[in-house]
Amino acid sequence: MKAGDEADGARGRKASKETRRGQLIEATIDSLAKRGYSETTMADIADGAGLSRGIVNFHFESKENLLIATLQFMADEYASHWMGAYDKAGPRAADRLWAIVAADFDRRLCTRRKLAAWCAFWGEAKSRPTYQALCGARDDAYQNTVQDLLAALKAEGGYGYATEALTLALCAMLEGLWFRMMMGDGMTREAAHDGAKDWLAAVFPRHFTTAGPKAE
Amino acid sequence: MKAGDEADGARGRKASKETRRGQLIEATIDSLAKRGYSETTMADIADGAGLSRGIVNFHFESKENLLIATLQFMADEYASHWMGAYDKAGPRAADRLWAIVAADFDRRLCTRRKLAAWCAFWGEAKSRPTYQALCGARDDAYQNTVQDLLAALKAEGGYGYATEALTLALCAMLEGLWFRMMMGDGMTREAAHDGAKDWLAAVFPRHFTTAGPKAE
DNA sequence: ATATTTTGAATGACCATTCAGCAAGTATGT
DNA sequence: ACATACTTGCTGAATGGTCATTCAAAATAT
Repeated sequence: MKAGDEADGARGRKASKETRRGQLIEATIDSLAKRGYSETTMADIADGAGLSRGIVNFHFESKENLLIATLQFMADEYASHWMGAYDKAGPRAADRLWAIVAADFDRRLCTRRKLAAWCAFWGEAKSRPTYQALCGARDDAYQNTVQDLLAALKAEGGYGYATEALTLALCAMLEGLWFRMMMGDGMTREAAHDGAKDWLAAVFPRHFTTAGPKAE
Repeated sequence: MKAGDEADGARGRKASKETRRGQLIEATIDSLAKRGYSETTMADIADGAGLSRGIVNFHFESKENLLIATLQFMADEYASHWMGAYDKAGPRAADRLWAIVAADFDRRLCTRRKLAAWCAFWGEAKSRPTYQALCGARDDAYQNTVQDLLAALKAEGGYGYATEALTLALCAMLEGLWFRMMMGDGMTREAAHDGAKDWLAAVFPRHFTTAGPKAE
């Protein structure tokens, strides 16, 4: 599907400002995925959206603004996705932990193009404070939630682990699995998720099997 | 220390071809760390090396060649570093595993500038097969070695874990810890190494404490 | 003298940004 | 209905700046 195709009435002049911004952000993700950060041009983005060359500056003022808006969009999407999974899961800590780990490997998030776009931003983050802040905020809330859930499991299950060390181990492993999916060396979404599930089942045998949380 | 300063007789015209190439590679790492991939220019590299604008094309033909040579240099350095640690450790699997994990967090490898340079290359790797191959080769050999060592520990210690799942968990966590050091959000080299040591002690209590391998 | 290494100005390609003008809608008046 | 003025969204050629690359000349080494 091309970024220029839209479900609502986006054709012609009718598109609202927000619709256009959305189109351009999607085209930006496409371009980042296809060409990488350093080769992504305004022309490529505009062509991808099926619009003219000046359009980005009209809606976003500058290329930099568009890129920041794109990263912001992906960060928001990521956060609302796992938070939604957390809320939908039952009240039990085990269910919640299972749900947010599953959210990390959801089909909608781990597409080739989104992973590649994240990769492009991460590569630049080290030398761009704005990107770094947006990428970093991504993980802080997630990690705090994981830590609370692991503490709850420990209290319930009588495990001997130190909660902080466990949190670090789990979160670092999840990030490492993402990293491998991004690099693409044979690590599929399913294999990564299986790796995470194996870990949970091994560390919390009283709460999980590799198939899921145990019923009570 | 600026890249232009060299221990051997690199001043003036005396420098050998290999010395010049080394200087330029170091200056490239500096520039990648300071400005990121997309803002690294030939002029910045040449200035950093204290040489003139045309010098890179004389020694490397093109910017792309210089970048590939730089990545190759870092990959070689990484590989020879952990392989050296492996060889220097005793014959016991526990000592060897401890040594190559320690090598991953060695002071010489985990400098701010090298981490930032790796970060820059990783960001572009997804859309550049040449970079991807060099980055991927980095980890394959390491992972195979880890897998063999974990299998040996399992045979010695009677642990119940599946070797492949453990290998994935450990290697993904190590990569995740690197990732966090790169992002710089408060993850120091020491803290990352401690995280890895805690993991080893928790998973293989009969072989390790957090201080190191147990004596026999 | 010849070969090798280095310089730095010139070249040309690429690209973000600008802006004058066009097109499509909307409001007001007749 | 129709005309007129005004607003908003959009276009694409022109502009100016940045950058990798080239190369003739200069400096140095053999």
